[in-house]
Amino acid sequence: MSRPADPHAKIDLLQAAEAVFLEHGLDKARVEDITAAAGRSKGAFYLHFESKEDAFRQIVESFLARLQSCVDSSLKDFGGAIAGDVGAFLEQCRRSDVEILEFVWQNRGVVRLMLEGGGSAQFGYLIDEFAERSRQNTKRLLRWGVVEGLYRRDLDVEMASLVISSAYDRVARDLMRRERKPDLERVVAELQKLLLGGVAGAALHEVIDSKVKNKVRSKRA
Amino acid sequence: MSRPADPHAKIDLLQAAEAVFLEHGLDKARVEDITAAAGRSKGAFYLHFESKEDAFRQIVESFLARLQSCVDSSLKDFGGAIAGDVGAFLEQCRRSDVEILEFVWQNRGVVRLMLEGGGSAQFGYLIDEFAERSRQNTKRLLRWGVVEGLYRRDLDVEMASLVISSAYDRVARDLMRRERKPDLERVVAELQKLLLGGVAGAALHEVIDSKVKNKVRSKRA
Amino acid sequence: MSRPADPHAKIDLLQAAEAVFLEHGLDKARVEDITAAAGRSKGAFYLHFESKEDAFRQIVESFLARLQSCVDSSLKDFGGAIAGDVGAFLEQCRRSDVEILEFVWQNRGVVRLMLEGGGSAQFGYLIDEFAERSRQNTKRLLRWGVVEGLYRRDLDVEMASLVISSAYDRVARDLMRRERKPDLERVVAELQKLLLGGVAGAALHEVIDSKVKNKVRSKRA
Amino acid sequence: MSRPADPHAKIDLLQAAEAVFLEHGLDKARVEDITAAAGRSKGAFYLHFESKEDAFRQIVESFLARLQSCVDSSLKDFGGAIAGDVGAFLEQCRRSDVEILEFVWQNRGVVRLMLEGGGSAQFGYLIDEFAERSRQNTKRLLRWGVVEGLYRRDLDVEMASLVISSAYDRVARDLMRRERKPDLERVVAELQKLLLGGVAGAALHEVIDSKVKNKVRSKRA
DNA sequence: TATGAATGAGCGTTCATTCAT
DNA sequence: CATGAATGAACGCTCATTCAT
Repeated sequence: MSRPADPHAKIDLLQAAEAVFLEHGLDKARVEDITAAAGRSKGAFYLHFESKEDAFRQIVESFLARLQSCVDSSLKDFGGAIAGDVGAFLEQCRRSDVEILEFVWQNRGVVRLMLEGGGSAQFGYLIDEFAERSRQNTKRLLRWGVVEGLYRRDLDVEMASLVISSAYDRVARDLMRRERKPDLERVVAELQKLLLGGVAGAALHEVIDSKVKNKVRSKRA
Repeated sequence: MSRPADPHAKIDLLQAAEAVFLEHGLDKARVEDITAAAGRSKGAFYLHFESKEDAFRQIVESFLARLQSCVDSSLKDFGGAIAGDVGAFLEQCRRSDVEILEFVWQNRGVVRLMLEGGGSAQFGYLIDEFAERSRQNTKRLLRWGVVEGLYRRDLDVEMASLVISSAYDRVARDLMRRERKPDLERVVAELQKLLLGGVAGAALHEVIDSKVKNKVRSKRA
Repeated sequence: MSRPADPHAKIDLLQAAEAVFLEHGLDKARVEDITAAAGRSKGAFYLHFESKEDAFRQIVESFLARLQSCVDSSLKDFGGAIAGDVGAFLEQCRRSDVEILEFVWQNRGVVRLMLEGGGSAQFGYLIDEFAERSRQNTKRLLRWGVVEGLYRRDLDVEMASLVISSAYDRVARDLMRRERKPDLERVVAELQKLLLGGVAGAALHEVIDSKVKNKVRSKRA
Repeated sequence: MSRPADPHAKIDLLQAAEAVFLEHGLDKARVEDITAAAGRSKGAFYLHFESKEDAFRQIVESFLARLQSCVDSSLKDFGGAIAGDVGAFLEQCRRSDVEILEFVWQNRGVVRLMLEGGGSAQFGYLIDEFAERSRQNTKRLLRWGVVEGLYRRDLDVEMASLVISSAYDRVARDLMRRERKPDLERVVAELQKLLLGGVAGAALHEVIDSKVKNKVRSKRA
């Protein structure tokens, strides 16, 4: 565990590994490809990693840790906004989302690695962990919003968190393949508008509302 | 006059292959595992498939074809409903979604195989194809709904189709891991309600509406 | 050993086998290639041959037997010629050689198969057998010729038979690759002239002769 | 600073490969046999050779290169001899032939490998290349000899080169199977005498000569 | 008998990992 | 520590041969 003589070795190897894993997938990637791309020896690789899989895990875990702290810091900022008016809250939501998507954009390589399970079944669970993580965050905010009266009383938080997190999940998947960064602020704003207001037009709303009334009536009966 | 081809051979092999691919991923799955699981010889495998990858492709393509015909037949039924009232349309939407999710449930093994890219980078594109396919279907219905006045005039079809299809995508991903089939009708109904009406409560709607009014005003100015 | 129902099967298979062996060599040739080329079933192949190698052996042995009878019949004709004058003898030699080379030409496929050892080490000995066979024939004729005074008294029969048979061996090797049959009579006549008279011009003959005289002298001394 | 490449590895493998190829032929030889015989790992084999065929090619090509330089150096020595008397020329011819046959003897393993086409059809062309190479050398010397008046004016160089080179070809084939080296000088001397003087005795020469006269007469007529 | 589907031993090659220097 | 040569288990695929019909 002594610090290796060349502190850049591990960094070089991790970057090279990320690139090679992305290109070929975990299984098809050869350690030799990685070391060649890093300009390092094969021995150096095994000095820093237990195995090929270990290198993969380190790449992903390091990203997840950084993502977590990104999310944490973005959630911290809610403190003031929540107390204030609704508009400020929505704006803070957007700001937070943009921040996280920005982070995803910066790390789209790893994200892709992760969402594609490293191209290997054994890490497929990472997709779910990533998704579940964002869904839990969503749930927390939704519950708070319902309590505060911002969201519908009868909101199915489970379903709503699923819809919202899957929308962001999908946006993240889109990001990771793009060459150029899209206007994240606009994307987030549109998303928010849509998720808040749904797709229904006035006519549909009437139908939906009447249904709700019917339900209420039948319950009373 | 020769020994007749065992008609079960290919079926057995495909089923075994699906199971083994699911357990180990395409790369880590050994042809020998598949043939052993199918109770067939290695030679039999290569009698029916060009290669391991070919078996994988056949599994997925056969599923996609069956999925397509499932979708097609479910879309055909819209004919009458569309002309009728709104409630009937919504019901048909739900019926169609349930039908497709039912199909996904029946084939959750292959779906998982596909969504996890066969555990291999070279088939990762299948995830996207699967997602894009459902998104295009969604778009078509949305555009029709906007024209018919069912959905908001200002609906961002791109974004809405993304949100909706990603929600179903996610539901499909959930399905493929479950042991017991959830109540699909309920799931679809909740999803529909949510996607149609959004998450916003009354207070939020006021804010949103006022924003819209502001926008309208600024446009008029 | 009962006669197979279709008496053409074996013939078809042998012809196809010869062609396939020629194209790919014994090892690389697949039984399936042979049966496909023969328009027969794999079962039929094993009905007539013990194994792939057996088919090869049968092809070669049948050729060698036919070659032997060709040679025998051509040697028989010497009976009368030998008793007669020298010119007739030489002519009979040529006629016999042409006859055998003609046979080689007709069977150039098998010859090539044999001379190339079936493309497999295990039949390499066939090259030598073929060569040895012709050399023994040559030796017999040479010994007779020496006794009859046709050839030099001091002829090294071993070496002469080697030279002669290797020359014919080489001609046979050339034949088996040609598309069009060369004028065998001319070839044989040239060969005979050359083998009988050597390459030396007058000047060289003097040197050779003087050497011989020297040798004789030194022996006398 | 790494483990230095074992300089004997490739040599060991080449020698082992030669032996195993000789015993079983290219196709039937197993890489594992070669590496076992060399006392090396299978990996080591593929460290030095692209494939089994590549190893074969390297063995043969290296031999052909060395043979070529052997031939070249032996032809260079003709310079002085040619200018001198006939006897010296013939002696130089013999010396050169002995030298080359000596080289063939030293490398009889590879020669056999080559002449037997590696036991595989795909390298059968090597036999012809080897033969053609020596025939071209022979032709060159013959043409020079005719011009110099050493050989018969009417010599059919094509046929003579064929006879001579095939004789040496055959001697080489004999060499490659022998356990003990024969007296090459004697062999070459006998060969030379025979090829120069032919097999014909006095009586035959008369006939041959009379034929020539007849031909001349008929041409005149 | 004739067929060709089925079998499975066998082998070439790869590549993660080790280790002598 | 750093290197990259060496190792050898592992696995995809082939194809001669068998055998049920």
